[in-house]
Amino acid sequence: MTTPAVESDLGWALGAVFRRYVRSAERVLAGLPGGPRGYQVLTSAVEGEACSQQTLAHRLGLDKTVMTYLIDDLERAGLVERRPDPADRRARLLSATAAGRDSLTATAAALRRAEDEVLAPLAAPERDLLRDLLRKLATREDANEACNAPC
Amino acid sequence: MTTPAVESDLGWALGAVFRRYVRSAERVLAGLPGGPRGYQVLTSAVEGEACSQQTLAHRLGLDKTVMTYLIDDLERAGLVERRPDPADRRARLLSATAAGRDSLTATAAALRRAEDEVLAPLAAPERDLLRDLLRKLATREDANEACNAPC
DNA sequence: TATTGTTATACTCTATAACTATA
DNA sequence: TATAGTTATAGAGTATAACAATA
Repeated sequence: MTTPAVESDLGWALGAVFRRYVRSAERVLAGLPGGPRGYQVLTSAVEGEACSQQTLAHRLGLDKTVMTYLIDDLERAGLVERRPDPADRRARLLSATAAGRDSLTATAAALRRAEDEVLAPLAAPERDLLRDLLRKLATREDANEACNAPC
Repeated sequence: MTTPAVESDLGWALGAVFRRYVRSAERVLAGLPGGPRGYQVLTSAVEGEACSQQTLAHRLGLDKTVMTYLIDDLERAGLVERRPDPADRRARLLSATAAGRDSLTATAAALRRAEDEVLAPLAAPERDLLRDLLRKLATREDANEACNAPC
């Protein structure tokens, strides 16, 4: 056996790729509050799909308190805003500022390059295939998850 | 747009799948010290591929101090043993006990079922394809990584 | 002097619990 | 009474630094 046995383990491979991705993304998103997570929140804010902080937190795999801190930072940086939801004034509607949209546009390209660097060992069709397979797994709607639903 | 935009993000999908995997694996490996990580260390120990704790730590994406604690727990549970490497007595050679091998055998099947549950939305050929693609990304040998090398 | 592994310590990150305001 | 969000606090997890043994 010329290859370590852990390397045939799905969990190991998943973890290794995930770590590599996070490292690349953090390098590219160093200037953005919250790094990769902040980027995902900002994306959701720009798309106006943040029904509530809790829904967004769940979708992103975060605790609601972590989401509070994250948005605090993004708001302090002038990238997003929250205002009470008129329909339910306990909840906050998250929206991106002009600066936030600009920041997203600017970083999106760089992040894409970082992704491609992580996917470098794969040919272009394989990259798309992997993206599709992962998305298919990630967006499965089972259990009690209302987190895939749009606003 | 009927689907949240974050869901077309590779990082989001990778994170979501990874979180789902870890949750499943932790449930199945609840009895094993260190959970999924302990499992990976145990696998390496059984295969006798743990040249040094540091090499193994790097391969598994852990700090060397974390590796110490992890092995402490596995050793206390009687699953692995460490003894000085005759070739370099600073290093420890990690090996599995009979109980460790039994434990790995017993949990491997359960873990495989947990994996398949995570991969459930995919057809069998797609699952294999995903495993291959991830492994291809994870085992790329670049930079200064001697961590893919066998012992 | 450099390196492996250990230990102690400090730090970061996350989750728990209590609170405010809405419903 | 229950829920969204916030805040403070405690806890888990991680990394840093100092050390002992060996190279």
